[in-house]
Amino acid sequence: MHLDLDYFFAQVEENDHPEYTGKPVVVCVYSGRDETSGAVSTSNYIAREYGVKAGVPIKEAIRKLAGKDAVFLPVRHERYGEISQGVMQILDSYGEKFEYASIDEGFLEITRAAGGDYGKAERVALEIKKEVFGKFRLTCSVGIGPSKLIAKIASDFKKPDGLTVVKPQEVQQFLDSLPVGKIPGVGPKSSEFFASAGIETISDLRNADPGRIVEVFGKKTGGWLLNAAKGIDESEVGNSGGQKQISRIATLKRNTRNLGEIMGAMEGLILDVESEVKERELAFSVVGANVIDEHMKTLSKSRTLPHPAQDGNEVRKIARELFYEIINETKTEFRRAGVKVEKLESKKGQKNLSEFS
DNA sequence: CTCCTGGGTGC
DNA sequence: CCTGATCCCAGGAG
Repeated sequence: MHLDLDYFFAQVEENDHPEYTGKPVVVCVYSGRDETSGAVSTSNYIAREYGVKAGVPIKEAIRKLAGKDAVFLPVRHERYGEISQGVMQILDSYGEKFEYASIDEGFLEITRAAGGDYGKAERVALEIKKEVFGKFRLTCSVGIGPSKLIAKIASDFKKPDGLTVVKPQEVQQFLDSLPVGKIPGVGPKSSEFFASAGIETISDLRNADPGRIVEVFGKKTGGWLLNAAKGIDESEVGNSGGQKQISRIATLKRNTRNLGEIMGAMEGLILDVESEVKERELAFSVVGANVIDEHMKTLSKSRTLPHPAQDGNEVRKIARELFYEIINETKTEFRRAGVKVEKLESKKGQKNLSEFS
């Protein structure tokens, strides 16, 4: 089973501010460059009717919703995190294995709990939806299938407040009519290739030349896509061994390629990363720096340390070197800059906070 | 094989 | 006009 909270951030805001009901609600990430720079994180369905959805620049959203009495709000991650935890606890309690997939998504293994009966699984899903709505006044969309792949695609099939069950015998028929873009991992770039190759539906992909697909996407991804098109997915529900990186990025007050100015902007981010590392008793052995230039092109550099470290000074020193090198190898000015630590390992004890239990 | 960079994704 | 965080993969260099 896959559960997806509907327009999550915006739905939470609607609940916290009942006076917003009936209005377009737009939850935004403000970059701080000017009053309205930034992008839309999530919006409710009313806002979506005007083309205001995740990723749209705030300035564009303002234009599209002019005169529509829309509400623009900054993201409140702590609040959403709290509620997410409560919802995921409910989901977890109904099956034998749970996987936290993201702040608004989770997988549940219910094969045993449902005795292999899809009708039973469906009733469990209705129960879960009821409890989530009862406790948090949130609707969600649920998919049930013989694999994570099918459950995930199914949860997206009917939204909001949907419930879609795909039994093993129905898998192929269910997939065949769907656009290839519905396969997780197929985004704009892959879709572009598929369109040029005349592959529109998952059925088209299933009947495509496997050699050509592997040639274009590589052995791993290509193989996964071909299997997905046939409804084959053997991945198990469960968390894949903890977080692998911690990163922070910021939009600079103005475009620059001045090292001091960039490092000044990085200070808060570095302290933030350091406190997270220490709080969770982790250590890192790779430090990375990245910039996004005035043309939105990304550049990154990273360095492996001789020994794992915990200290912010280490991040600061390496990041400074990396930014120095980046500046020397480029000519453009930078709009955004960030730092990252990778190759995380648990330092104390053995209780690495691998998300939920 | 490891290290590093860039690209793609999806939320 | 363009957020912020994470993961995965390919491919080149050594």
